[in-house]
Amino acid sequence: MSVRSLCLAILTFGDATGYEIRKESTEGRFSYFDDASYGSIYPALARLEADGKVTVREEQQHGKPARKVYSITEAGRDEFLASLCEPQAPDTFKSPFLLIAMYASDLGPDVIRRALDRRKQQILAELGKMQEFGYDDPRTGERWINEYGIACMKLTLAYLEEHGDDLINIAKGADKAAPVAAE
Amino acid sequence: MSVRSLCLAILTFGDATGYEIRKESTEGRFSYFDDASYGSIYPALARLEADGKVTVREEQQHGKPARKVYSITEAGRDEFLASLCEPQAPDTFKSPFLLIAMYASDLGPDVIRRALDRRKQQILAELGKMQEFGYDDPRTGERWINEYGIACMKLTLAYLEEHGDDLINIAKGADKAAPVAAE
DNA sequence: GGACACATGTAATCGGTTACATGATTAC
DNA sequence: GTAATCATGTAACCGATTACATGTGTCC
Repeated sequence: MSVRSLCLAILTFGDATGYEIRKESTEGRFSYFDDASYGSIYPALARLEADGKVTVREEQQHGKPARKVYSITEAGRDEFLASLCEPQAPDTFKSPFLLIAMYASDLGPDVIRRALDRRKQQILAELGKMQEFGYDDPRTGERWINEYGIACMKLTLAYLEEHGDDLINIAKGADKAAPVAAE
Repeated sequence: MSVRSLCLAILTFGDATGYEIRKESTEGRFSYFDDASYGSIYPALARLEADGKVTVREEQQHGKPARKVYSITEAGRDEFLASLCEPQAPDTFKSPFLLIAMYASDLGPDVIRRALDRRKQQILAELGKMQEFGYDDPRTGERWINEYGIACMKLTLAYLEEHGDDLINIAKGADKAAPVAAE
């Protein structure tokens, strides 16, 4: 998902400034899809305006620089919805944790224990964030994906809780120089 | 995970050519971590050799260009294992499917049904690939992550099977209530 | 006769991040 | 006083992809 699409996606939920879009993409609901930095958002917004996909209005403020509030246009909405209809890229899961786990026997139990704990805490943190969001608007797809996310997180957490020790044992076994402890 | 690390990771499992590394990263066990193209693998391998992290030997072949078979060195193994020990980046899940689901009420039931089916098929395909891999070497961390992956895929598939209709209903409901944007 | 697997590599390009530049306001 | 939040934007850089360039053997 490009920054361009990300901006359009966020703007379908209401007007926003570049600053707010970035926040939403790194901390808010859209952090499940992509992160983006100012260095990519501001140029993307400028191009979107030149293309007629968004409009801007400036709101003067005392002291602070003027806010540039962007609104999506009909053409912008069309572009975005159309992009959702064309063949979707496959979902991907990138897991530094799994990579570490793969080399458990080379890394030893301490590293593995730490990696496992970190992963669990990450899941807990994400779970907390998801459960905070409230949904009072009619776009209930938003609620559905939230519930989906929560369910998945809970299931993986349970799996980790149940099978984490097995992984630690793999790391331990190799630590003792006995290549394989029969299974 | 950079292409450099990816190359080292794959080479810890045995010697390989650039061609094979690419295949492993797009189709094999390592496809869960990262993809990489020739345009990034070959330069990475050249740098790795210049840095003394791998060695090369050329194997002449009849007709085909000579294979350049790379082997990881002790220094290479050290660099890789050390990189696994330093603070891990959080796991991320990028889901074009979830994005489509989020806008269910704007897209209508047909698009959603299609997206749902595609996602299920993707999971099925990945599941099949995972179940094919056999593990006879002592590095049992590999088996652990395989079982983890299979468990997660099965759980999410079950969730989609159970709650997919809810999402279609959301898309349907909106279809009746408010007309969809131009299509 | 055509598509595909094998096999290596470079050049142009692109999409993005990081660091830089600026500056007021508010909370600790 | 100092850190964080609000607020915009640019320039340098980087990592990677895409397309290009080349060529044989094999299967259908």
